[in-house]
Amino acid sequence: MTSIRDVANKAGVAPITVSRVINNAGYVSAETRHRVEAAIAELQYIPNKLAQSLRFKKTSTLALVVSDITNPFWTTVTRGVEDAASKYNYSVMLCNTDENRAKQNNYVRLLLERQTDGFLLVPAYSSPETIEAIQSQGVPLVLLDRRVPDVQVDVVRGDSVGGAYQLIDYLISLGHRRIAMLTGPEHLSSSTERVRGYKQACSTFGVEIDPSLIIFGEFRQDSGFDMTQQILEMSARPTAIFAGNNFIAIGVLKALHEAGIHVPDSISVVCFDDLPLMLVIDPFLTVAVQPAYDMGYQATELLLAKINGEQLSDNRDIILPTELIIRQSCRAISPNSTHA
Amino acid sequence: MTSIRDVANKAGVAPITVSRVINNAGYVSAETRHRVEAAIAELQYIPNKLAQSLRFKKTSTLALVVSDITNPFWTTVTRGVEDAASKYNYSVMLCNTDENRAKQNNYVRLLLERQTDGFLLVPAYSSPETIEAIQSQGVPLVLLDRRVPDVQVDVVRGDSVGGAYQLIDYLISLGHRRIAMLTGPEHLSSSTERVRGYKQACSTFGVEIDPSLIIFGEFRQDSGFDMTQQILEMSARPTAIFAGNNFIAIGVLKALHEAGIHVPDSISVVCFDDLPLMLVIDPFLTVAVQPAYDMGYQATELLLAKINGEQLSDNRDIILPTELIIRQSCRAISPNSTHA
DNA sequence: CTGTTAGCGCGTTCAT
DNA sequence: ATGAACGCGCTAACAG
Repeated sequence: MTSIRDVANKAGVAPITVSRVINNAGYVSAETRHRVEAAIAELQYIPNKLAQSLRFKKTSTLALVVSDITNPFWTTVTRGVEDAASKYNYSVMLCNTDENRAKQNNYVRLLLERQTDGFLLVPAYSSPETIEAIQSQGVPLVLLDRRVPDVQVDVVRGDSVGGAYQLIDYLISLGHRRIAMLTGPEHLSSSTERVRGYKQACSTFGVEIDPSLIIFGEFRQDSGFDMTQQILEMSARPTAIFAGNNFIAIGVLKALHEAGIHVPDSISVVCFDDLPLMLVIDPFLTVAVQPAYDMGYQATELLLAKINGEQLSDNRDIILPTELIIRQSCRAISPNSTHA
Repeated sequence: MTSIRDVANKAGVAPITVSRVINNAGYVSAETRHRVEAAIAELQYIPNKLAQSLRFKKTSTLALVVSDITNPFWTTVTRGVEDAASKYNYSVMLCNTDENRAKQNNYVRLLLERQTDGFLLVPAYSSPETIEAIQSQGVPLVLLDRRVPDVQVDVVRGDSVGGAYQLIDYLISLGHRRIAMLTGPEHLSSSTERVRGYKQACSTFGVEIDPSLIIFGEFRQDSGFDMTQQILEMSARPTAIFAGNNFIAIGVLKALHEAGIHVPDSISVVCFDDLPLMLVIDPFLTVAVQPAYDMGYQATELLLAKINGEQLSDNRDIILPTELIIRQSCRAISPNSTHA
């Protein structure tokens, strides 16, 4: 381990001078700067960030704790976070919880021990535990995508209610009346709010709500697959399916395909979140897209503002609008038709 | 920031005693231990790992630098790494390079500054630069999946030559003679070795090698899609396609589907790496599976052995066998048939 | 069983 | 323009 002292010796200066060169701080004559830089190069010296951080009481590191790193939605959010962070010379530690409570708590503990300057968290469950743990250490925190009840905390999220409403509005306008809603866990706000948007749209347009058409599962492909199979067993089949997120949608499409049910001819499908076209063979889905990149970017800017001492209220709820993109996965039907 | 000193004051002991409690080291009477633990709980004290690491000259952190975190192959490898690491009380920093040289170098620099104890690296390119940077700092390193020429470095990887051979052997046994090979970049050993296995099998069984059937691209879905379109434009179409990895295979299937070419009736497809069935609608692919989890696990155990001072040779090449899994994506053809 | 001293690598403060 | 002393939070080595 070569330290700042080794460089100093080689360059014939004091350690502090090396420090000044490294950090571009204070006065250093051009000549000594050259000598120091030569010594650094020769020794292949790399500053010890542990020591620096200890001294600065600052790691310049943000934590991004997401629920499913394999989902393109989150990788896009991640890019937004990284871009915003690097703009301010912060780096990002990416952690994946798989929606698992224990994993989440482990990571948070670890990140706290490492003096992470701020947290971006996609809460895997809706209790204040983790959030309070972070807040009680005085570490700034911004939640992503999901609200958690009973805590004062900033959130940046997509408009789940509005996006769901848009999609259902669209389906109803095409004549659909029996629309299945297959979504994530009931304990996550992103799930329940999409259901809320679904119900609001139904109410607004006078469509009766059949509770058996609303199924909570997981935001995963296999869950979408299973829920679709449930739906297909119903005596009065829906004419359309609303997938609560992109991965559920993939499962839906697969189950429909296996059952030989054509989209959109035999059933219409819409989905929350976009889904890279490459991931699925056919058809191109009609979706409500959240601004994933912006979500990451804005949340990070808010977090950094808090880190830099701006006194903000700690209970902001920033809701990003969704965009309805109509593609080819839906078909108009006559109000009385059925595919049962 | 509450420090060890605050806890010590509250408990009426010296800081070192708190340290002993935290680390379960040395002798502490049950009674003082209780007092200290009470103080820790009351103050919600979390030890500063930066300071600990500085003192220990050890961070208990491994870096895992992968090329594409969205690929299930790498998430599986990651699980293997995490399991092995946590068994020895190490934590893992996961970084994603997107096969990008600059990103890789940035991460490595960052991780070096943070005194990472060891590196697991999937090299995004085949020059010694990054590797030597790590080695020159005396930090143990194990490469994953790919070899890099002109350096002495340990590698744990799947048997690309053997796996490719198995797949081509199988296709040839079904009567195929014109087999397209769509794979990753020419500068990665995992690509070129799969081509080598392809050629070996062809030679062994007396199948003529048509260079125009071998296409190098990227290990991505869009690349698989594009390469397939190239193939389909050929005057003498192949009867089978060998996808160099799972993501390329998805692109292949999508392109074939769009072109209305049925698998396996009109063309056979095999692929290196498995691919979760949920990701693709149809058909179930015949594949050569690498033991992804084991790859991560074994590489980590090797890395930890090196970290713990076992003098190992630094040029181990651990090759894990692949397994041929025959599913429904191939069809036997008569040797003279063609689909052109 | 517990405490004191010293130092990990670095940068702020204050001299020079 | 450069350096010495000190301390960030923690623990190894040694006392007691």
